[in-house]
Amino acid sequence: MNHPLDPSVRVRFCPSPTGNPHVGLVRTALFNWAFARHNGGTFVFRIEDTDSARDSEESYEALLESLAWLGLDWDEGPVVGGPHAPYRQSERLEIYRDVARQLLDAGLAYESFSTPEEVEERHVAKGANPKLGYDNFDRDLSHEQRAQFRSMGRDPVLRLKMPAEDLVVQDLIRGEITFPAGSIPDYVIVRGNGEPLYTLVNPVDDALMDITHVLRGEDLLSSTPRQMAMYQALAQIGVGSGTTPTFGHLPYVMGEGNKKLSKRDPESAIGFYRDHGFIPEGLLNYLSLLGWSLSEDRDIFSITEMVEAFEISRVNANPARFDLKKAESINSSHIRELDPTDFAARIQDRLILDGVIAAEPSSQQRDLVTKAAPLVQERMGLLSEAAPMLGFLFVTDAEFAFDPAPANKALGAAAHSVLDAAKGALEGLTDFTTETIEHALRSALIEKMELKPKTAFAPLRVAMTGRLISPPLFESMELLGKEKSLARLARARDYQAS
RNA sequence: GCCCCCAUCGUCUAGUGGUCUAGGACGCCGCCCUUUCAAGGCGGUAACACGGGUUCGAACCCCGUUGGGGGUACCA
Repeated sequence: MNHPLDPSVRVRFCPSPTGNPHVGLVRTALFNWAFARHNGGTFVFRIEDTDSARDSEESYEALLESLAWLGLDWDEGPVVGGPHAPYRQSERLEIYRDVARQLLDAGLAYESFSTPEEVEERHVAKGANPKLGYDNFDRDLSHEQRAQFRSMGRDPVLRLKMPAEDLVVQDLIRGEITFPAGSIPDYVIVRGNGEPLYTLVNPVDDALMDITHVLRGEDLLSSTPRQMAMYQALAQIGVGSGTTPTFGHLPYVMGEGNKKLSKRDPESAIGFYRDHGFIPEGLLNYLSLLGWSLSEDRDIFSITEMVEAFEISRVNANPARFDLKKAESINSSHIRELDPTDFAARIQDRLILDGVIAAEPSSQQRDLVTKAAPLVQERMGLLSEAAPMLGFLFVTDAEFAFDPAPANKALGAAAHSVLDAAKGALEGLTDFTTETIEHALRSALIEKMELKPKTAFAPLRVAMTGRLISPPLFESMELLGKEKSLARLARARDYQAS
């Protein structure tokens, strides 16, 4: 690290556990994490599960799993704990109740009994647009009026009094943003049933956890003035350090077309990319490119390089579209850069996952994976391509089958002479290696029969692998071994087009 | 309605008043290499939304328009 550090930096990632973790969310986590690591600060992970109706334990688990898979480690939060524990808001309800009480006692918040219908009626009565929003009506309710509402069995919500001045946000990414006084009505911080809302809980925890920088999605930009008002109120009652964090609003991650990547789209879920065959290195690299760039002419880099160079002020303000093609391309670059041993291990796990080899591979299978891995490392964009690419090595002769399309194309009657000549050339080989195989085949097919390489080798490729696309031919034959190679040659000779 | 954000190739972006006849990457299209597919090499395609200012000079600054997005919830 050769840039100035700021260990006082404390950022947080605070998702609500609803649904599957999606790419936008993970990108937000990544930028927070990178910002913390770049500055040598602290990355806090907090779970905002105050909406009991929508939150789920599965979603919470998925969140932990996703971050772990990507290697985004947190310094404080669930599992690891920390000085501000607990980090799940469902376990902090007492704190919020207490703060709400103080806000009310200090006159910074008030009880509000108006129903949405009543608010609308008042707007209509004044000849105003009924959709104008809350009108701060209950601010000035007298003791008697409140008592009367209560006697009617109505439970009030708690609203924060918005200040009369303009609220100015100094956004790290967008610059100065001014929200005119009076444009935001007093908003609800505690439900009628006593449950605290995000609008209370989020700033309270940020204050209590000494968060210095709030980096979050653009969708929360318009709630920022409300939060700033809350910070001012919290400062007045002595909750937290009294300073308002600095905000930075990250651009959206959009899906295809012009729509925001919806939680319902399968390709919005981070798990989709893992299943699809992305490696964390590749996905992380691609995600970091959504709103940020390392330099003018490089877009393949490691997470370490990203952390070193990450400047929040260089984050773009405009929304980015997720482009699967480019993501895959970047992923292939990272696959190619993997250490061969590491790559072989990942391929093995993937082959197990895809049912190509047993969960406890035999030493023979392991050996084959190790030898085959280098043949495919630079021709794979996704780990999931391992099964179709290498499957031919692991099937028994009985299981082996030709793909009809390439087989019909390459194993017809015209191929018989090639297959026969190959058989003749290989049968006598005592030393069955890539070199001897290539030599024997070239001299028999290319030189003696004067075939074009393409014509000569396509049938053999299909014979060995069942496909037209495969690892290099001679290497594949060596891995298969003489016996199996000859057996497959014979099978190919007998192939009847279907 | 009101408030706020955004605007460079199809996509991600570089660009912070002259070095821009706008750079890189993905994609796409050629060609080369080649035992297939990749990888690699070479070349090509393609953008400053529009209109006004400011300035000797604007992709960059200001205003407006248009277009997109968000908020205006007892969701987050």
